[in-house]
Amino acid sequence: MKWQQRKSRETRQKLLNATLICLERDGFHSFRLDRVAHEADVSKGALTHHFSNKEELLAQAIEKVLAEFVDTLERGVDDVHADRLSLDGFLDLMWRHMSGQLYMVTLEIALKARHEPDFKTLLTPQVQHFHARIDVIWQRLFPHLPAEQATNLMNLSMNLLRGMGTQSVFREDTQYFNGLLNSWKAILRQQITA
Amino acid sequence: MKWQQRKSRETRQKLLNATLICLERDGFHSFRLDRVAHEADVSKGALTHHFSNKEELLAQAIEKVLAEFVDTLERGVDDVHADRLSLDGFLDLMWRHMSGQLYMVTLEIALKARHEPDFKTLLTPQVQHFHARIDVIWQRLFPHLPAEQATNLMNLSMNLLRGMGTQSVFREDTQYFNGLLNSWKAILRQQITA
DNA sequence: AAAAACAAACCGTCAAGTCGGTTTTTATTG
DNA sequence: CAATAAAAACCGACTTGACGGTTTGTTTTT
Repeated sequence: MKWQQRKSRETRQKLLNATLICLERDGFHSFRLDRVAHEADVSKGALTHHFSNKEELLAQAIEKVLAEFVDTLERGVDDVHADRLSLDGFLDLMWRHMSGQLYMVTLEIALKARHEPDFKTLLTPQVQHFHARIDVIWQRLFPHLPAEQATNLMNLSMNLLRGMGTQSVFREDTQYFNGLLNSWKAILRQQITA
Repeated sequence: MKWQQRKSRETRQKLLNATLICLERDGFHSFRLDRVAHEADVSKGALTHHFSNKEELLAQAIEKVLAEFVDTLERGVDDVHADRLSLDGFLDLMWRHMSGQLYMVTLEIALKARHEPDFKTLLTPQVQHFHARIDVIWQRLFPHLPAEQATNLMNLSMNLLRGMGTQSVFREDTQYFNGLLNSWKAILRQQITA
């Protein structure tokens, strides 16, 4: 009861990674189970053995990517506290993730959820938990501010970054986005000192 | 050469409206031509007669919805100039549209475009034109500010609203979004007086 | 021996686009 | 001003290919 356990976990992780790669590369509309299997270098039979359907695969993949993002931010705020990272650096860290695989994958999933109540019901607690953890992270980031204000700044920041992620589909222009991010950093500084 | 012209335009408009309805209701993944035809109350044959494929239909539908949004904003800024509308009211107007059909439809289309280079090439000029017009609108909104700053505030605002639109998939909470919008209005006021 | 991991053939469904039609309008011409 | 040719609007059956899930079979581990 050891070898099998390890092998199973290994295969499942390979499949979840492949799922994220395919989802970002192909989009949900063109997301194909056989391509996931191929990308993970396992057979389609193996995939169906470990995940009984598409939804299960997607839900677990999204859980993984959200958890990894929050972990990264948690380390980031630790670094800020330890003076290894500035506030600007923290925002850069967020943007680096929000302009990459994470956001596009969650966007694909969000749109799917919007039209499939069951899937949405499955994901909503996950998303809420995700946001709750980020909320805590921002309160740790601004310990001197009232929790309410920290939350508010977090929500503004997250939504700005979300919007930027969306716009980046049609406008690939690093300079432009860095400019926007810098403007926002300046505004944030004003807000926390005011 | 009169009756046919009118009938043709009529049917095409019905189909474009039906396309937007279906796209918002079903999402691109579940977007079906026969449902569009049914929604528009024409036959599938009529649809294929007027639009040779899905992409053509979608591209023209998106053109329509973007143009209507810009027209609304243009009227909005006229109203601001005529003191019939406050700056807050203008932002409310934007949010009303960005939280409705407009944004969800463009989001569906953006994700499709992301994975289909031809379709993206087809849409990019449209999107750029859209943004250029909004740019002008914001420069008219803040005639006393340097154009560059107006543009910058516009881009921040648009992206914040985009992000809020995205979040609204998982968080239906009018109060919360109104709160965010109010925070942003306050920040905007600071920025334009500073 | 039985259960897990994996493999792959197979099937049913489903929708986009094609195609051969019909009907109505418009253009042409004696 | 017919008569008629051509073109446009429209209809719906059919083809075709794709893909998710099922099922049956094989190998390896427990």
